[in-house]
Amino acid sequence: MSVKNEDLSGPSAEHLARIEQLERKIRAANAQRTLYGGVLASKLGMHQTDLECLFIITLGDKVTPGMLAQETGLTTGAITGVVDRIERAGYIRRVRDTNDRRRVFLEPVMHRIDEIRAINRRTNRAWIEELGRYSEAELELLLDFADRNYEAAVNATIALRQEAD
Amino acid sequence: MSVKNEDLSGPSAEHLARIEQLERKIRAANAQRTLYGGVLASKLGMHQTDLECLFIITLGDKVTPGMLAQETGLTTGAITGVVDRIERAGYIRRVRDTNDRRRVFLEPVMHRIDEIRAINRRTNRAWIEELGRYSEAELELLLDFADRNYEAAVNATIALRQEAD
DNA sequence: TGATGATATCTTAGTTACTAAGATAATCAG
DNA sequence: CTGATTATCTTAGTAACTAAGATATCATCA
Repeated sequence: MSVKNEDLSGPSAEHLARIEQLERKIRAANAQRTLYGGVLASKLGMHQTDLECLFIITLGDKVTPGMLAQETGLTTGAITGVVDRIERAGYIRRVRDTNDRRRVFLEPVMHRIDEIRAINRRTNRAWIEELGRYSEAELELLLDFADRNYEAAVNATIALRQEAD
Repeated sequence: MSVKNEDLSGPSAEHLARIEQLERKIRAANAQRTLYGGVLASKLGMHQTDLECLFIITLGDKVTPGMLAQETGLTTGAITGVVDRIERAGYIRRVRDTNDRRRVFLEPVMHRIDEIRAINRRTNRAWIEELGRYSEAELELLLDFADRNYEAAVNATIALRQEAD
């Protein structure tokens, strides 16, 4: 854990300003990546949502439509449409679970997904190279930060849902 | 600039694996923040897109619908709807430019926007505290990284748009 | 000055992704 | 076997979005 405090009087105004600046930059980068996702999706004959779901499918193992619905916050009805489109585009296949025949596994078609990865590598060549220049220690800090950010987002969403309207 | 290389033989396989892990984590955190935005927006009687546009409006100075369309990639027709909803919810006001009466400035209503900020502070209390524990040097690294990530996303989007389909 | 073209926003018509509710079919509990 | 639960899909309706064009204002230059 590489987080430390410098004194006990709490963060200075300058420090706080920097934190806010960091949050803004992260949001801006997010927005740009989202925009990129939209352009890429339309090139592939899909939608932004579809591409995000495909990403979840490739990350996990034996992902089902129900799991997708939970992770994305979409209804199961919407997910049916999403899965239809991704399947029609040829990036996944629906495979019925033989143990529980109600369930469907969304099986990624890897050689098609590699096509997408190839596009990303082409368009992000410079960025990938930049990433390679970070030291192990720096990468560790960044990874730890991203991890905490993820957890914080999960907790914030839960907290928000629990707030009375 | 705190980026450095450790040897000249290029990144090791381990290093590359860590970089991929970092990218996945960032994407996951993004997705969660997006989910949070959706929940928040619906609480405020708006949509995710509206909230994102409101964010852009509060960041910039004298933002116009045209600028919003450009930054978000939405059509001007869609932006009219977005601005209608944000205005109806009371977070901005349309103010005609007196110099160029074709144009409209989207003026944030700060005391209403502070309400949103208060919600974010409540639901992200722990995260804000965690951020406060980072040292200046660490924050600088994170900020620089976010900056580069943003630029990379912009460039990747341009590159992707230029690729022949 | 007055006509032409460009610019900023809004309007309209039509498409489609999404939600909500319910149907279908398989599994589980007693 | 029966009723309750679970997973996915279907259907009907809503509304955000795109594309094209309308409206109004500004800039240019004969």
